[in-house]
Amino acid sequence: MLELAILGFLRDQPLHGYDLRTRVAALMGHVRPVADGTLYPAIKRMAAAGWLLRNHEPGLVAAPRRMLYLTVEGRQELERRLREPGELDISDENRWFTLLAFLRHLDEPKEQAAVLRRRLAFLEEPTSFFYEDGRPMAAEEFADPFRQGLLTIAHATSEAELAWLRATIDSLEPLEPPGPHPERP
Amino acid sequence: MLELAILGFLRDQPLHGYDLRTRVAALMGHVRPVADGTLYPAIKRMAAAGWLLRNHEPGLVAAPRRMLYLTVEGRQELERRLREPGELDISDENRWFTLLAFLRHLDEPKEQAAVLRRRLAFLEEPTSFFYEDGRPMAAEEFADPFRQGLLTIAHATSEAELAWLRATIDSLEPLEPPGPHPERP
DNA sequence: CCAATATACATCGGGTTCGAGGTATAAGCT
DNA sequence: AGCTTATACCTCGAACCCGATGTATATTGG
Repeated sequence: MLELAILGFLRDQPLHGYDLRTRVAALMGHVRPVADGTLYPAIKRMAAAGWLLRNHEPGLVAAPRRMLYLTVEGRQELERRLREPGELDISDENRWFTLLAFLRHLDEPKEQAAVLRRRLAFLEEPTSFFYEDGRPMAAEEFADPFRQGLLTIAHATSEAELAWLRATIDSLEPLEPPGPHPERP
Repeated sequence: MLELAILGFLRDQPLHGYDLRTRVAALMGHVRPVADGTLYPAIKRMAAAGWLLRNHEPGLVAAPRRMLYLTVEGRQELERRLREPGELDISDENRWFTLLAFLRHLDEPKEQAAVLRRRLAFLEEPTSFFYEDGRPMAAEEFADPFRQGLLTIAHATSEAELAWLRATIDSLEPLEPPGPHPERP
């Protein structure tokens, strides 16, 4: 998740670590702050992997900084991760939101739509949080208001996202144009 | 998060590891499946901490199992974690949902309301996911439909939760009785 | 009767993350 | 001149998590 965010932000423009830190913190830090001890080692191993280059530059404001540039390999890695996200990237909200933040860097609308459809499929499968003797429990079955709330909120949030997903997929994949040589009607 | 779920499920009834696994998977596994290699070490260290006891019993269906019982210390630990959750438990959705699933085990409605109010305060503080030159960007400012969606969804979900939070806090903490006799009609 | 499946538990290695601490530089305040 | 704050980077140990792998038992299906 962190690595994806780093690749994504650097795709737009070169940044130094500190700047990257503030951007990552804005994107995900509200929910899950990123520690220096996580960010800098990540930068280091990504540089070692050849995905980015580090350049010493004098600090504009204070201490000298190390500007980070995405390499061609880095851009390919970003695209690979966007095109073929793991199941966790689809199901975990934090990861999914990160992915969504950079999905525009896939240049094929069809590929973008394919990723959205995976999320759609995930949200459409019925699930329950609690089971009693193997039977899923509905919100109304709980005396507990907190578990009721849990299910209510989960339902409301997924409805909102489903609506957006369906609309966006449609706009990315307009119906097959009714051309003169239709492969399929 | 995992430890909280274990404490919470065992608060209701003794369970063996495998049963625990299915329950934890139902609660959080949809989003973030829990691996055996995570669960069993967690059980082990929680037993070492004195929060639970393990008992060998013959398997009802197949292999012998180790029944897990929450100790008094374990119950106190659960209550401590519910009463004084860390910031991450409040901000991270996965953790927060887990907490919510077991919040009924705090027996004081006031304490429950206090926890809900922390989440409320967190959701009420204005935040932005993206900044341009230090200025937060609104959804309309993006050409990018994915970032637009990101903000739209985040907004919708937090509205749903806010409504629930406010209603539930009110029901847990009825308005101060205006009379000289605080009994309340 | 054999294979597959579900139950049930466990360990190990590799990798990631966090928290705490440390080192500098420059600006602004007192 | 000294203090604080913001910028900017880095390391280390402890903890944690995941995936792979391994062991064993009972039921079900072919």
